[in-house]
Amino acid sequence: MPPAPGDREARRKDVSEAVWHVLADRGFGGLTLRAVAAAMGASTGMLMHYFPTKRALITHALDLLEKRTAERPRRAHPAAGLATVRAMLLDILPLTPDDTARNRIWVSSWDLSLADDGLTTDQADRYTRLRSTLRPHLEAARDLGELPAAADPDQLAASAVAFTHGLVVQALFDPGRFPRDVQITMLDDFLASTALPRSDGGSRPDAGISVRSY
Amino acid sequence: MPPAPGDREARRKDVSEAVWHVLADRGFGGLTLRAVAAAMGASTGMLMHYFPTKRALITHALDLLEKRTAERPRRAHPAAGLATVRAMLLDILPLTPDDTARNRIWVSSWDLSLADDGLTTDQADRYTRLRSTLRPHLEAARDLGELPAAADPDQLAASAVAFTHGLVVQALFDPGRFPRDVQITMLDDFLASTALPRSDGGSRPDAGISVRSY
DNA sequence: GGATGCATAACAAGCGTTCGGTACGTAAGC
DNA sequence: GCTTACGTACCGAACGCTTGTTATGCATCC
Repeated sequence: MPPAPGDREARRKDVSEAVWHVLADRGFGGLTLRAVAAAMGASTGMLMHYFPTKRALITHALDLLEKRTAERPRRAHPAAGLATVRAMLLDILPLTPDDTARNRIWVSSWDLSLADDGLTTDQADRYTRLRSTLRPHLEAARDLGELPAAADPDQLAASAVAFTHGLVVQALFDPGRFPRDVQITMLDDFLASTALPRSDGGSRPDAGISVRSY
Repeated sequence: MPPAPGDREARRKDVSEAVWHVLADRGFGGLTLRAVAAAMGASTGMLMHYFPTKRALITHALDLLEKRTAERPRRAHPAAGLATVRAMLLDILPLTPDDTARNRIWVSSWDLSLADDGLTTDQADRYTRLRSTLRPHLEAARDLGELPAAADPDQLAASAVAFTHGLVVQALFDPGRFPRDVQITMLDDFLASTALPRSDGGSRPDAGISVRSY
């Protein structure tokens, strides 16, 4: 076999693929060196060649999770304000198989993260970053008059993330109860309820409809 | 040592206590027979005497989690409608150390639950039950005029659960960012935004204040 | 004395990790 | 232009440890 000292990164990518596969159907609790090695038809010795310890592999798995989350295909931001917020939250929901796998792995990682102080703060930082990404668009929405002038963008970001991730968890456990349209409708209703009533006539009962036009 | 053939149930309770302790600071990933035995100063043989297999112990742990959730001290329901919904959701949030431990264990169980089909449907059923508990009070709120007449209580229950559990997760990872008052304020704002504007004068910006009087 | 309650110790399986050995590619020596 | 030397990539087996589980034995009670 060729040592080919250039494709070291390519090999690590193969490992990533195997790790992802194992994670997707056994979770972090089922992430074992032998399982990963078997998933790529290799030996555990080869694994250790690229990741000297299991902890390194776990760290890599979490990095991979973050990277794949950051690099996933995303909706274009249609317009400033709430419409962008809506697009960003839709990008989080498990609407496709890929999104479902990613979310499933994400939730699965919480057991580990809660048990390790370092991983706990890592996860907390990720949440902080996610809220920070959302905040400017909430500020824009407020400045556009889509939200009450007194609205606190930071707290609103936390609320939006809470709602979305809570919906993710329920949808993961009961996909039949939360198909694509239900998730989208719920998100739209949530956004409509935090938005100001629109000036063009619609009062609260049809706010859920009007928000979809953002 | 006394065989004392009456306190078999008492002994199982001791085991429960040890299981709880292990779960609380190592999660389901750290739930091992020896860890539980050590936590109660006993042997693994004694454990097997009460729980013939590890799966039995895991099942017991999940039952225990559900039981302690059902039997936790709860707020009185102050008045019909949204006020009761608020009380029920406040009872979920990690506002006390006990609540935090329970929620932490709950989240930790998701890794296992997602990896096992049987446990997945168990968890889905639990969510269905939780929403069902919430629904009648949302219906009452709607009938009282606190919610739009067109509101769907079932979907609202799902939204409320989503928001609350999403907030739980963020609070578990970052207790400093989500102390007691912040959690309560966020919940109140959420409820206020789904509620109809109150007829006694308050418009949207202070809805967050008015809801607290429910 | 037989049944119950439990500790002790051993078990096989699986874990993360280590290690010797092999195949390959590159670079240097003459 | 062979040969030698060396570093990289990887396998396969083994290590020591922990896991869940089982077997043995000794108390204690009825």
